Amino acid sequence: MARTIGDIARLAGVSKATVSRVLNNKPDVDPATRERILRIIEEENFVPSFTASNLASGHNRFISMLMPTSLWNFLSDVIKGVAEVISLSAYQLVLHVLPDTLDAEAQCKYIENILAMKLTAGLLAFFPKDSAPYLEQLYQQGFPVVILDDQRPLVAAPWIGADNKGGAYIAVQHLLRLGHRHIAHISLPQHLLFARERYQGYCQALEEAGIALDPELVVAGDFPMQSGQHAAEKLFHLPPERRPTAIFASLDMQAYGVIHAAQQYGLRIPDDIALVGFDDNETSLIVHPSLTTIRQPRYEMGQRGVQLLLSIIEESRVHAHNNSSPKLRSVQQPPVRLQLPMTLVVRDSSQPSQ
Amino acid sequence: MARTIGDIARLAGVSKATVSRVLNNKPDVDPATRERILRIIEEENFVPSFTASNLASGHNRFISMLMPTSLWNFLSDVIKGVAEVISLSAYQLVLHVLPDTLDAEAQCKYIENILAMKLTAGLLAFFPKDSAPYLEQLYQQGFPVVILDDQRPLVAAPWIGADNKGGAYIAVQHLLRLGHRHIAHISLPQHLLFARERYQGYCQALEEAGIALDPELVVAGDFPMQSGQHAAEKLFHLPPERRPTAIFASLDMQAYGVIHAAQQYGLRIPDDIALVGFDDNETSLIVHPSLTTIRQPRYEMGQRGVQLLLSIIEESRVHAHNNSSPKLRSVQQPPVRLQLPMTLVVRDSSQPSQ
DNA sequence: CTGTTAGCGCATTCAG
DNA sequence: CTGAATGCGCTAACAG
Repeated sequence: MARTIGDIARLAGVSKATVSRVLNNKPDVDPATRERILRIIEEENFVPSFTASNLASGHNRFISMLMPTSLWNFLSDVIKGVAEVISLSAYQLVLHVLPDTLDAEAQCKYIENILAMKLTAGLLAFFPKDSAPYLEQLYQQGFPVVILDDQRPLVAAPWIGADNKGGAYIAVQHLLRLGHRHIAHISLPQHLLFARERYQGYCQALEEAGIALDPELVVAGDFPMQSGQHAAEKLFHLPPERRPTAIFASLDMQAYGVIHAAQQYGLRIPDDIALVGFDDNETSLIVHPSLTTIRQPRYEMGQRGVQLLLSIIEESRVHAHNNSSPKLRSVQQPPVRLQLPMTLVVRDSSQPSQ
Repeated sequence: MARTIGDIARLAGVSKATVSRVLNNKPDVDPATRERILRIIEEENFVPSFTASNLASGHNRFISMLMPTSLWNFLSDVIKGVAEVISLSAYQLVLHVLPDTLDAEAQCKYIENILAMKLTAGLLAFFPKDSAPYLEQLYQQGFPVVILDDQRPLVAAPWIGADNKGGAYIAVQHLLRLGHRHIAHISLPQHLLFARERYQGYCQALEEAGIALDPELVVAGDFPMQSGQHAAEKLFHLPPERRPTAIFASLDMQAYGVIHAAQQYGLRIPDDIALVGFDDNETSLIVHPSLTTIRQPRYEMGQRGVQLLLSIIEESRVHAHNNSSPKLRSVQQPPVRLQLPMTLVVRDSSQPSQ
């Protein structure tokens, strides 16, 4: 079994350089020789050393994926998309888990360290929060970076996320089409961008339907299930004529709390109260009644994220080839910002009461 | 900013070799010089090239994690454990997703290819199924491999999994302690090792309690929720005196089906039927009633898995150093096989009816 | 204890 | 179109 390019070269009766040319798909090789070399490579089951070729060429073929320890469930779908795209490329995926406990500075140091090892061609950062400014700067300096779903309105780096406002809009529209006019919303802390966006989508749908916003029907919520339960209790305590006939929760998690509260109050879902969540957790199919919700395109987010990153890497390579000056990105066009559409998944919790 | 070892060497007024010695914690360096070099490395924020050091030293510091595309949810916890341990080591984690659609041969080829790239120091394979024999062979030949949770009774490679039988045993014991004597079991296809083990745990607990196994109370189940529902319906159709007062399901997923069936039959959980699942899915906290279940130590599995792998890598390195013959493992002691204990998580579905 | 030397396996010049 | 030569950044063997 051939171990190095040299072995193949010897077997084929050519120089190592020629084998290398074939391996890297260089055009200037005699077709017959190329054919012969390829056959031998195949026979010998030869794969060039990833490490050596990275070192010699000067560019690496590793993609580093940066991920916070929280949001793990959400992430597993994203990784799946990322891994699939990478497996079709010449790259390998290196996973770096960024402990949430680190402060902004420590996070930047962590990232700096990864870069300093010089094993990565580009960074895919998921929900970077505090380290986002550093990543933007990195991108501005010419290093390939893609940010996935960070919660900042304007990011000076390529960004891929989900259309939270649009998702909320179709959720509420769905309830409106079912005939509901009193639709409540359980919100999330408004310092988070996606929380605001979901609220905005709710408002817009109501407005377009000519329904005035009823402040009484907007209840502050939070991440845990209990917050949904408490919010629902508030709504259920309203006098019947002011009580909502439908609830749009900012999270599936909150919606589970609503289901519990409804059980306690003897209210039936969807007959007395229609319910729509947001996220499409796996659990939402299993709770009773199954939950109508908005599905985030997590898998696609991962896919599109690496695809974008890979294209940026390629681009910066030709760029580096053409004019050797390490041009800053700022002179170029503004970075890609892609908001993937959400989809409505209708289940029992909002079935039209027949 | 210093870019290479050479830069540091120049700044410190020593040779590159000495800097390299400090970087690799070699003992034979003058303490004062070491101190000075370390300070400069710190100041200059220098990190050696991962690629170059891998190439030069001949041993890589990448751990490859092989994972099937199915079982993804389960995996996310495992990765978390793996990533945490790796982040404390000098290694990096490379993720390889093994498509489930590949047949055994294609899987082996896929793995061979990873090895041929020579970027990995060891393989951590999760639930390898068809490729397990190949991995064992690899281990026998001296390559560091650890298998996580494969479903084969005897594996000729280091193995870390969960104690399924023990978990089932404590689940049933819990029900026995609550006073139940008619405990049903919803099984899984018995060609799977963990399915058999869970069944065995059930049998053993009953036997030790002096209760004869009632074949009528063992119902064949499968993976989807519906299978649990169907199994429960069979049990609920039994005449009252032969009907179970408790059910031990092989999976939380099945238990969700039982909850649905109970609702339809007007049976209350836990008052009429106590219920225990297995796996501790995240959902099990949210279903109503919340589900008593057996928690798999997934995170710990990941941790112990890499720890074991890292130690095997170290060991094989000293081994290779001492006697240059590529000794086969077969002459050594049998590989580690570690079954991690499961824990019982008591929730509402099995509360003692007070 | 330290410096010098020679590669690791490949990609990339530069001649031919 | 092809081969020989050089070096990527680091480690390891060998002298001193």
